[in-house]
Amino acid sequence: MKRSPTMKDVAHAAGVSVMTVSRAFKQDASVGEKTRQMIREKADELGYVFDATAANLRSQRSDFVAVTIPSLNNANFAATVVALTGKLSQEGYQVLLGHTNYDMMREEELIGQFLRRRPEAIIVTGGRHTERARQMLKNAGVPVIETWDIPPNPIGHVVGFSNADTMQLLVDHLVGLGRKRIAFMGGDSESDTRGQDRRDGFLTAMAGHGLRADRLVGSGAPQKPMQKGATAMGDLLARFSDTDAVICVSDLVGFGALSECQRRGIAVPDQIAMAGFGAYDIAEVCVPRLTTIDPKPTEIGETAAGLVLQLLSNSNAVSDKIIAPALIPAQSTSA
Amino acid sequence: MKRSPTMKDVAHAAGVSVMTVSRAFKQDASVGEKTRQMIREKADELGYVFDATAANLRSQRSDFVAVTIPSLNNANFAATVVALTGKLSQEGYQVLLGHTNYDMMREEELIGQFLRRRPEAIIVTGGRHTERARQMLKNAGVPVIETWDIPPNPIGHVVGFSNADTMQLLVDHLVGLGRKRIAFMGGDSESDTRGQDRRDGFLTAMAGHGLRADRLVGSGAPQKPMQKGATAMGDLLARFSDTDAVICVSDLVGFGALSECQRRGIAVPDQIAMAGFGAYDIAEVCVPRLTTIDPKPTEIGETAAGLVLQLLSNSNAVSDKIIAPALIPAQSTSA
DNA sequence: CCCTTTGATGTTAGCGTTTACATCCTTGCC
DNA sequence: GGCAAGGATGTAAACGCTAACATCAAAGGG
Repeated sequence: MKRSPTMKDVAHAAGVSVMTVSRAFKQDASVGEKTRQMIREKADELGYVFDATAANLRSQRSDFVAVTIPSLNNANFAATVVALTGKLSQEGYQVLLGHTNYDMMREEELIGQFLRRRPEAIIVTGGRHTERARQMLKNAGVPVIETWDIPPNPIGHVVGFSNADTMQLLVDHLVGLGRKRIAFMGGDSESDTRGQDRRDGFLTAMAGHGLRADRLVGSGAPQKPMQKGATAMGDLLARFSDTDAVICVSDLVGFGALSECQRRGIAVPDQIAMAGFGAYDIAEVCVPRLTTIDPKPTEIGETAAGLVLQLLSNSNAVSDKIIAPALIPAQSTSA
Repeated sequence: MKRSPTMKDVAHAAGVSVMTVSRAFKQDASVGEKTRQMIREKADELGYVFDATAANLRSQRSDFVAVTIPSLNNANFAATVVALTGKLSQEGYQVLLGHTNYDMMREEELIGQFLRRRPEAIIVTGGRHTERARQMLKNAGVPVIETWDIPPNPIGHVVGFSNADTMQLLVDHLVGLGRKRIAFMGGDSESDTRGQDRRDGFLTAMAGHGLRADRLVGSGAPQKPMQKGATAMGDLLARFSDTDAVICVSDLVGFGALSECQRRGIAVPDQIAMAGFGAYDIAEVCVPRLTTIDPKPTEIGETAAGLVLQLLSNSNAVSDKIIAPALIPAQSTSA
């Protein structure tokens, strides 16, 4: 397996200088159109592949944007990444994607690795990080964007929404339908910080209505949420059998709970109303359809990408962006 | 924002040569332990971050492994990537992940971009690619692994299973339960090549049992499979009302179909048996639980990673790996 | 006690590209 | 027709690191 050809080889074959080859591969460079065509042809003949590493080193631009999400297999984070990737790749950036598995230590490690690649911006999910991770991000010398959250103490820029405040929508909705003995399922896992925030928001919203909010059941770590939801529903019924509504930390947990109700012959919404969070596909398909909150993941991604592009072109004053999640009422709460 | 410190700065601060600093940041280099400690400390003080780009250029090793999958938001591809990432990152490799959105043109583009980063190996999903993509992979000069499939004409190595052959398991299962008027849902979208293979396998397996296999309904492109499954179930009932079993191209389509049955009061499995593919969480949680096929996504990822590591250390003769998917029977097919 | 061995450190050059500047040849205008 | 302006191309150096080799001191053996 022989060494792959470089610009030098192409230049030699084309009878021009290396610099002209370099220009032939750039968008806006001043090269004669005929020369460019000719060089491109020669390059193809030789099987030349541009070496981004060398270009990055010399130009001190990596064209990388680092992105960390808790989990790949999550429709919402995935949608954010798809939006981010779409918009950033159009502008010539390449997304360096990593998943933390909801583990702040793993996030720290990942950020450390990413930084060695000299990304031009870093987009992380959530506003809670290890102290070392915070320091690394602060000292990175590139734009940092925290998403999916409104951190109390942001590192750089923020594109997100308040998970806590959003719970008000669901509680209001259920109270408006006459439900009072409302339970919350999930938000007990330390690794799911957004889940914790939602639980906190539930408590606040309930207090605002003068309702007791002691019907709390855990669903554990965010892995296998459907299975956890089914189990948690059993716990809930055992502990608070007169519950008339359940707000779940996510639609996936909600679907698990819904299925458990179906198995036990509990009527939803007649006996118990059920709501989720996240506007996952399943909420739209299951029987009955699940009331949920749309956190607008695509909007988060597009907005974050737009912010990055602004920050990288003209670093003018650009403000953070607050996303407004929307309630999607469905059969599972309306009797 | 000042220029970030380099090894030179660290070397100066520590009173040693640049080379010693370089060695202090490598695992196995011969540096005095005291010197290494001292250098590391100085580096931390200065906020030095190792520049992988420069190191890659000089050493002609990128530590990148490129991976393309059709979709981020898919539990199975995600599981493969998680397994890959876990195993490869332990050995110091960084996964460069890209999603094609089930689009071969997008895959070609992505491969082109990845190649510019000089990855040390490339892992792609599936065995169908554009001609240009095939050429790029062949000429890349690094190991290429195709996964999730058994391509008739492999580019390099293969870690996968036959989507077609696997359908035999499901057809045998249903026929064994006395079902004969079996329909197949999905596999009509050109972009879902594995779905097409499964449909082909269904036809073959049915023919093997001497059964007619003309009950085919499309579910369209792989996006929003649950919704598509619900719609497709309506089509199926309209066109072949006496169907007694449905094999769906995936559990997600299957769940959509199941939900539609529930809406219409059709008993599953009593009236119609239902089976999916993929062993998604939902198959285990829905009511009734869905009979499915476990394609062992984690095993695919681990095996592919192991193969890459072998190929990159000693490029001895290493053989391809065939994965054996397993039938998981459940309530949705057993009356 | 000298010479070899070994481990720790230094020196030089170069990985493949682009920045910065210089050069040359057109083209257009008075 | 001469001269400025601009477009096309070339030259030299540098980006930050490591391979390869050289050097030096300390340790060990006869």
